[in-house]
Amino acid sequence: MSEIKGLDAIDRRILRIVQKDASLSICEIATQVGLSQTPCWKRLQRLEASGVIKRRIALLDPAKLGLGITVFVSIQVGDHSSKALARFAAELAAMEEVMDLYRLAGDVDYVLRVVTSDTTSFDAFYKRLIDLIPLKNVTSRFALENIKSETAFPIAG
Amino acid sequence: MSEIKGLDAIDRRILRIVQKDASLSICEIATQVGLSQTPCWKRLQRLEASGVIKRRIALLDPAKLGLGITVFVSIQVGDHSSKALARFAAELAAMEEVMDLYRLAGDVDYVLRVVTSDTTSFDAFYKRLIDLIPLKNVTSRFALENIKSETAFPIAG
DNA sequence: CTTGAAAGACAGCGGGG
DNA sequence: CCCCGCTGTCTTTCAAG
Repeated sequence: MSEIKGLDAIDRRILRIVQKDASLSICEIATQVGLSQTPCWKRLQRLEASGVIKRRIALLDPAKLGLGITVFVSIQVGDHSSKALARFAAELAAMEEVMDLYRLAGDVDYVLRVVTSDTTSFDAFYKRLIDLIPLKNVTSRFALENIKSETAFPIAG
Repeated sequence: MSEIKGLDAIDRRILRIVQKDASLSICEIATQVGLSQTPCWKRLQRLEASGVIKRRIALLDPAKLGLGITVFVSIQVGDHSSKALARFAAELAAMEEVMDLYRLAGDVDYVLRVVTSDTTSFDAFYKRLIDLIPLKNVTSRFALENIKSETAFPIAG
């Protein structure tokens, strides 16, 4: 069972390549996986149509955009009525400073990765955050170093 | 001071577009920012040469790769001698399950975002993790829901 | 900055083995 | 699965305003 939902070994090799570098031409990818251009192109079409490949994007350098601050915010909400929480999550997700937002199991209800230009603008975000709904506990942990930041998933097989 | 290190308003509009969708042709981008193809292409070249655009990648769907488990792991290390920590961080970063790795200020020393196929393979990762060096505290929080996962940075101006 | 033109590369599609 | 070739689109460069 080394198959992942109908993806064979060649599909996985193609995926490993494009999730690292989507600027390669079909010809280059085809060479790397040992195919000619046409079947390689058809596989890419199928992978995009089936949604395995969601989209192609450019990765920017946050430092060169003046975005030097990354903060992980852990939130414990007070009351867990689902109606208020759905609104809370939607409003959080709408904030541009919020890069990632996960709902968690355990003591912490939500974790956010927040990126801003400086501590002043983080504070502005923080004030907007705590005004959304009453929160039991909010903990902000500032990142000192980004050791790894990977967009390419590990693909087995 | 709405300028970010020599990026004018048109540069920022180009960046906002390509970090959302890098499959657009130069022609389409040029139309959207109100330029003709030649100067738009030159700006893109400059943005790539200067490293503001780091690279172009394809975003895959983790669920369709059989990667259903996301866990945030918070680590407090016991001893803070810098030599051991550098090795520890390097070995962590080398693990394919570790998508993100940050060193933090405050009570938690490191936070990891770990993606695996199931709890069994997470446990295998966990055992490798705690065997690296003696750790004062390790807390794993499982994600129940990924509400937002953004690769595009907020670009002011 | 613009337009326009031209060369080359490449995608996207067919036919044929 | 492979190769060949066609057609149109896109990139890339150039000249000129």
